[in-house]
Amino acid sequence: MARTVLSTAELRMPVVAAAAVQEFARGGYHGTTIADVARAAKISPAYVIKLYPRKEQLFVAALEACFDQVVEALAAGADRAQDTSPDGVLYTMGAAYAELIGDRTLLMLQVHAQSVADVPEIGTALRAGLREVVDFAKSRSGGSDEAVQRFIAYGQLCHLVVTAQIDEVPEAWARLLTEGIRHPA
Amino acid sequence: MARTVLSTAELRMPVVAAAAVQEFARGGYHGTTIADVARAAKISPAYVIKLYPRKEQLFVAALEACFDQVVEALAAGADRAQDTSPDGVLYTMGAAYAELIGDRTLLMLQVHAQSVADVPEIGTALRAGLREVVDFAKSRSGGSDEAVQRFIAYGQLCHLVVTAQIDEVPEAWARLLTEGIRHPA
DNA sequence: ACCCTGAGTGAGTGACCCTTCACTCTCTCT
DNA sequence: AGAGAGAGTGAAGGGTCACTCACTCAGGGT
Repeated sequence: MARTVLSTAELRMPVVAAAAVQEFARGGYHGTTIADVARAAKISPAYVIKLYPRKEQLFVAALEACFDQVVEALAAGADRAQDTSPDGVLYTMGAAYAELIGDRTLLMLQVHAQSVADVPEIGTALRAGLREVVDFAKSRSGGSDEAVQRFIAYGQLCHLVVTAQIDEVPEAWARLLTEGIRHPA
Repeated sequence: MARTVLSTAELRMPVVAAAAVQEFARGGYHGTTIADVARAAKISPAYVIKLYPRKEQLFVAALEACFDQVVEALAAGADRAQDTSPDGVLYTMGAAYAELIGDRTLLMLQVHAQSVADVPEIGTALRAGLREVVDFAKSRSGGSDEAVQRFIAYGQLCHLVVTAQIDEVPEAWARLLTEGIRHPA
């Protein structure tokens, strides 16, 4: 007979993944311990390892949860677009993304993932996430390749601004970089 | 009497910094040990620490050496420009940058620096390096703020492509991202 | 009543890493 | 010749971390 209810392990894994998003976003892959994630998930380190036997698997689970939220936010943003031209949809998706990463968590996790993309499983997960984002942006907006590429490029600029905390620098070079990428609410 | 010759320590420090560039670029801040850098510089770990008493200082030295090379390459590129219009100069600087980061080293180090920019000294050094790059690109090209911002944004896209090794993916979404950012030789 | 499966943990292990410290050796200046 | 400064190192300490293992406990089927 097929199981009709999820085991508690299957229920607990996404909770642990959510905790991993928070912790890895804070400390990065090498700067975060399994004990950190376990504490955030309120279980023992040993049980985290039982759910995700290797640290990379834990990071990959966090990264997948991160990209799920990103695509979901882009979709919600696109649905809100008044101007349904490709550029209009892309602009609204950009605004939705800017709002999503207001707390830095999901953005930092992506940057940390870039930093350790040499770990095979993490590189694969990163490319899978990017593929989802790019494919969605392209198909949902109907924009040209160039427009979608520009969308991603300015998203990466946004990552730089946030990681280096350039938006708190009042000098000219910093304002040049941040100009226009803060979307109006 | 003023010293007329550099002490060997003063001569050795840039050598250690160069080794630190290589090693930190490979493993990132937390993934690289002082022993790794010491081995690459062919000295003992204890002496690395005598030259750079804290690990962050070693990383900062590497990052400064990295940005020095970047600005130097941009300058050399700009000098080679045939088309001396702002966009022409920026294009040639982009080509020079693309050539410089062909071996991934300097690019990876910048991404790792973004990842640990929360460490105060590293964040400060990262902003200082970016400031140099932006100020130089702006003043040397004479381009508009928007043109310089676009120059940096597509540079960041380039970082993403290289870190995630997207240029080795033959699918449509990947070609969309990489299209046109590989400058002709 | 009995067993068995799976959730969950405490305690440990082997490895590694940053940093310190006492030490040696080689110049240079007097 | 002697002293002193600075280059450079070996060894060790104190701490941390990923991962293992043997274990307890609760619930459900028979």
